[in-house]
Amino acid sequence: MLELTAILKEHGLKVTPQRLSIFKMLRSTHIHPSAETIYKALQAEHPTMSLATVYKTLDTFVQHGLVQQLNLGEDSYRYDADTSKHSHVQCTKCKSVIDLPSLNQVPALRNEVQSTTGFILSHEQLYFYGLCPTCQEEGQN
Amino acid sequence: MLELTAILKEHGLKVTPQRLSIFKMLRSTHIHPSAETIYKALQAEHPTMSLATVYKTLDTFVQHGLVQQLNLGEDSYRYDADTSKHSHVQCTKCKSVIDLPSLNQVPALRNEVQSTTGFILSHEQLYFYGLCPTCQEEGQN
DNA sequence: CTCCTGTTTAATAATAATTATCATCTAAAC
DNA sequence: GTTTAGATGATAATTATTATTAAACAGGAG
Repeated sequence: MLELTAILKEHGLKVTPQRLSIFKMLRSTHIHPSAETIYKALQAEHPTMSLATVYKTLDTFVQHGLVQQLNLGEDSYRYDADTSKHSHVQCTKCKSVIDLPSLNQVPALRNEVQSTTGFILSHEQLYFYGLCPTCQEEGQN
Repeated sequence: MLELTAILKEHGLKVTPQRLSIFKMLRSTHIHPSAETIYKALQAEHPTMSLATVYKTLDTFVQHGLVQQLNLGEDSYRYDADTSKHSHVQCTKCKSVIDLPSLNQVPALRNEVQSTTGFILSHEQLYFYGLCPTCQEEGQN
């Protein structure tokens, strides 16, 4: 908890209970929640917190590189407190999203893209879609 | 032009002037326009066409696999009449999007993802971001 | 070619996600 | 403690997209 406070201060951000809650929640989950999901999850703890605060806080965190915003083609964004470079896979059935460990092929892929296009790449978003193991099993019933 | 008509009919779609215009426009450009951009581009040709028609038409085309929808993390979707599997690079400065030829590393990447996650992948979206050659030059001034 | 029927269009309203406004409040510097 | 810049909360506004519905039209039957 103190660690989270320190991180926010390092970035010159005021430490408020709302920010701590959102940050803590994001760091302790792997479900890649949307703003709405975060809002609902924290209602018990912060009954007066408004959804706009969640959006503004997330935006601040994204600006400061503390969380990343995922755009999986759904109707809303999802957020991830793991800011290391990694890709995501989403199940097309249950819509869950999981992190991918760093893929060996990615550096070669980046080189291929840079040399064929002349772009100087800054980053990439790699999204994979398919059926997760759980939904595969259920499909067999 | 007749070819476009034939393609729509093959898919059991009624051929209307609006649909032909949108289809033709998408097929003759590489700018990956948004619904809004298409709407504005066709205003001269179809002054009465509404934005809702553009959305509905695009949606129909996507359902029938005639165009694909890109989700680059902007505030709106972009559309591409090239439905072959390919990736995209976007310039972070001028926001232009270009198609990538099929990348050699992709099949290996898919295999890596499938074996590490147990997912059965159906498709993927690979977006790369960076500075295009033109904007690189301008940056030197 | 003309009529019929189901689809498409256009205008409009509705919805959903996100952002802006602004008065109030509070963290943290003094 | 006071002060103050920045954060919050209530609400309105905005933007992208979808739904509704009446009028228009494409395409096939006769």
